[in-house]
Amino acid sequence: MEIAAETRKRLRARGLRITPQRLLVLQILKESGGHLDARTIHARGQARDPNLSLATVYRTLSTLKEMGLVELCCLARDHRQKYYEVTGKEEHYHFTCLGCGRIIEVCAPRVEQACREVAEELGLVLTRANVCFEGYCPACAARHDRDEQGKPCLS
Amino acid sequence: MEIAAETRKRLRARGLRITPQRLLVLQILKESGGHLDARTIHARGQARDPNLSLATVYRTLSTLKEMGLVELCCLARDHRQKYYEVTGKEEHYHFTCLGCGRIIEVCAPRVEQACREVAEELGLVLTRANVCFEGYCPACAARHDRDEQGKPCLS
DNA sequence: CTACTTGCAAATTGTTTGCATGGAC
DNA sequence: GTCCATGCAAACAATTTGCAAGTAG
Repeated sequence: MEIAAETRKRLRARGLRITPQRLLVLQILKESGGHLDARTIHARGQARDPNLSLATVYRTLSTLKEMGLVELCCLARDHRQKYYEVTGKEEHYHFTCLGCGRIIEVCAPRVEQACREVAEELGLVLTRANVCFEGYCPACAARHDRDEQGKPCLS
Repeated sequence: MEIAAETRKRLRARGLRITPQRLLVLQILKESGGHLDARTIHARGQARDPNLSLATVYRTLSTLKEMGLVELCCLARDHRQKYYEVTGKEEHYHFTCLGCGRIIEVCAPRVEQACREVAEELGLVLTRANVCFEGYCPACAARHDRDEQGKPCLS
C-alpha cells in the first residue's frame, strides 16, 4: 500500500524526515480499526521491523498528533493509557461494551448538535466535545437478560 | 461540619471502619467544588492531619468509589490522572477552558437525552455517557478576540 | 555532510501493594 | 482482643527524556 503523498508533503513541510518507522506506525493505524495504544502499535510494528523501539512509537505518535494525522480517542473505561486513531474519519464517538470490551463507533450528529447549542447558550466557545458511551452491546445485553430471567447459560 | 449519618451507616454496613482519614477525604471533597485529584486531596488533607499518607488517600478514594459516595469525573485535557467528586449532584458534564484551565460544570439534559436516543436506536444498553467539553470560557474567548484584532493586552 | 531520528536505558509520573504497626469497635 | 486501616517504602505501568550512534535528504 502507498503512503499518501499528502503525508510526505506535510512531514517535509516541517523539516521532518520520512522514516520507515513513521510510515510503519501510520500504516498500522490506518490498517487497524483504530483505538490502538502505544504498546499494541509497538507489538504489531515489531512484526515488520524487529528493531522498532517503544520510545520511537511514542515519539512518532506525538509527532503525528501534532501534525494532525492521528488523534487521541477517549474510551470510557481506560483512562490510564492513551488510544490513537487516524484523523479524517467522520466525526464519531466510542461506545465501550462492559461485557465483551468491544469498542463500537457511534455517529451521533444529534448529540454533536446538542453540545454546540448548550455551549453557545452558555457563552462558551466550544473547541471539542468528546462523548464516551459505556454499556452493553446488543449481544451482551441479550445474554444479561437471559441470566436475569433465571436461565443462565450452561457455559 | 457533620458527616452524614448515612455515610457512617454505609461504611458500617460493609464492615468498614469509620476512620478520621476516611472522613477527612470525604469532607475535603464535599467542601471543594469537586474535580480534585489524589495529590491535591493529599495536600489539603495534610493541612489538617500531617500524617495522612498519599497511599491512604488512594485507598480511601477507591473505597468511597466502590461505595458510590464519590465518582470519577473525566476532564477533557488531563487523561493522565484521575479526578474525583462526590456523588449526588445533579447530572452534569465538565467544560475545561483551554485558556485559564478553569472547569465549568454544565447541565445539559438535552445532550443526555440525545445520547439515550442514539444508544437506543443502535440497540445499545447505555450505562453511562460521559461528555467532556473543551474550549474557551467567555472571559478567555473575549481576550482571544481582542488579540485577534491586533490589540493584545499590555499585560 | 548536517541535523533530524533512532534505540537503549534511565528518569518521571500517577497509582498500587506488601508488611509491620496502630487503632476502631 | 480482633481485624481492618494506616504509613512507609518498594513495586508497577505508561510515558518521557538524555545521549551516542545511525541515516534521510
